[in-house]
Amino acid sequence: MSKFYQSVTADIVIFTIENDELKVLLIKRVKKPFKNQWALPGGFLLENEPPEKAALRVLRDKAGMGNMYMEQLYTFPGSGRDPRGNVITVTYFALAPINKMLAKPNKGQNPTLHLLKKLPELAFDHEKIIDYALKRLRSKLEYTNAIYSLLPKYFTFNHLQKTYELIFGRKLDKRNFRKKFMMLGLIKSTKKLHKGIRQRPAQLYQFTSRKPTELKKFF
Amino acid sequence: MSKFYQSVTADIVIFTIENDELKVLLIKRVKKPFKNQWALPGGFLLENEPPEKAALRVLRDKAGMGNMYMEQLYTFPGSGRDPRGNVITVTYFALAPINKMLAKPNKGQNPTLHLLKKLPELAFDHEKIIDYALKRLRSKLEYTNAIYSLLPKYFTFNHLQKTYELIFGRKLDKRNFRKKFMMLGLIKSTKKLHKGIRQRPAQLYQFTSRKPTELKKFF
DNA sequence: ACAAAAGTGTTCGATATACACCCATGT
DNA sequence: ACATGGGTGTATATCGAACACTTTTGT
Repeated sequence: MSKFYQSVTADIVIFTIENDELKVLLIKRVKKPFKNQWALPGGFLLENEPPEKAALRVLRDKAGMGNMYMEQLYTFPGSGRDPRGNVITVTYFALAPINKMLAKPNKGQNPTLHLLKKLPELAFDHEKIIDYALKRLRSKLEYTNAIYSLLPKYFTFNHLQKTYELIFGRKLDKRNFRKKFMMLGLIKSTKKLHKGIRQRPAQLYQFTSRKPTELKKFF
Repeated sequence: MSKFYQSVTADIVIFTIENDELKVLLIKRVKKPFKNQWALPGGFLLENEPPEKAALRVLRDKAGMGNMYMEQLYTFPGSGRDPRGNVITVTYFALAPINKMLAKPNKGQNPTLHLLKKLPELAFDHEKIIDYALKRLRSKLEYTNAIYSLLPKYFTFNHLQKTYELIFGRKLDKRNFRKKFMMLGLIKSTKKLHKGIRQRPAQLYQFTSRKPTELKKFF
């Protein structure tokens, strides 16, 4: 059998939470096709570059971000979806707390956070990819500790709960949430308090580990 | 940014159950690299061929099989894993009941079922891919009706239970299994009986639907 | 004093698990 | 008659869901 060559891109869905809203990072395309439309940050693989390396490069160069949680999502076929011809897209999804986002944004591409609920019209089939990523995000939170990657080092229980509520789109019971989460042993209390607000100060917590771990059960 | 081109393969992990054992289909490589070693069926993508089409083509041409349950697994990088250079591998996993396997096997490649527990030394990183596939298979059985794709049209409750036991590697309680499974409403009793054996004949069941469906819960 | 979020237990229903005997058939 | 898997119910433990009031701070 003869070999044929494909052009391959890596596209990344980067989620974060800002102002109690789940957001996605989009860039504005400066080239054809879909010039001036919003799209996921992405780019072609370089020679001999593994897809994951390419994704990390895009994260750095196009979105101006350093290390964060990232995993592969799915590989989409090119036929029919990209006017440039036969392009295969390996997609990734990444999570970061807002304070790690956009450290050194690439101004030319205008990377901007968009409300997940109110996305603009997107290039290629990027809307479908974002849907897929959200599904994966939810499922990951059910059986891993991935939530740590959306939170800063210190956080309150309320902050943690709000994060789940935003992603799953439903309210949770405060007492049950605490009970269940404490039993998992993922977080530990610090002696610090969240001061400087006009209510009773809350305990600050931190994760016992910030490495990806699978859990038996969850939500 | 300039475009570079990659060569891309599709490799498939095909599981089936034969003689109460979970097995994987392997072919014997006829070309370098890894000539004469066992490997997953796979091949390069043709020009403009989407990865999934290529996987289906491999299923047909290399393994001699028609339609069956198949889904994408993961896309592995090429660097360092394939002596042929920079190859990206999109992997799939497929399931079929033994009676659908090897209808028209490609004799040259010698496609053969191997005990999952006792695999020979494999080409490339195919052992890692099989491990990954087994993990996915187990997880799929926990929240989808995928099990239908490993069973023939008519089957006994015992056959169904054995199938789960084999894949998860542990015994299940007969009564609890029945109770739970019947509540799911995935199967319906037929009037037929499993005759021609020397014990009391068992009821034959069939799936109410043979389309992939997600369930709320499972095992 | 009051506004605002923090923190804390118990009850109830649903689900999962453990467990043993009789039945129908072929030989 | 007997060997073999087929078929059935109950009791207990565990887990998840519902639910309201007191506490601590800043203003």
